Amino acid sequence: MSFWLMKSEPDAFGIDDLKRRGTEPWSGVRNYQARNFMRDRMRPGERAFLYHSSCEAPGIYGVLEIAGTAYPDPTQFDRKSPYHDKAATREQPRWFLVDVKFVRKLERPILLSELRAREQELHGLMLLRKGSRLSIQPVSAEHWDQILALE
DNA sequence: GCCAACGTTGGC
DNA sequence: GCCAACGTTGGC
Repeated sequence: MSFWLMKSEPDAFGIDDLKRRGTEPWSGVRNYQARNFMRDRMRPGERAFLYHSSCEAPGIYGVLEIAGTAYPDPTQFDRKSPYHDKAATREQPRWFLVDVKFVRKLERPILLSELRAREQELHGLMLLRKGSRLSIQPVSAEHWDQILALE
């Protein structure tokens, strides 16, 4: 059982959008490491933090659940999509996604600044590593519990 | 295979 | 808007 952190920009797709939609394909990931996590490691039923980046108060805003195993991201085949990839074919898709399901919105966001302030306990958390920009990150079970306890 | 140039991410 | 860090591309 693994835990995860998934980033989005709230202007594009935030926790309230997910709440409204219920389940949503996590499309548009174009980073191999993040893809590999979704394709090779994520299992249905696992949980992830929804982290909001590039906004006024970056932090964790909600919890979601991995709703299924990975499948090819359809936007890679769509010429009109900003995520179109002309090197991808249906026979050999390059990009994968999972569906994610809304679990809950946190009572209050757990801000990046708070996580930073607890760098000692959260030692090794990928989010706090300098220069770490990965949009999908594993979170250890221990860190998961520690972070939720801050709510 | 190296590496410079370029593009993107994301906090501040 | 700035800039550090990282990933990708493409010439050689």
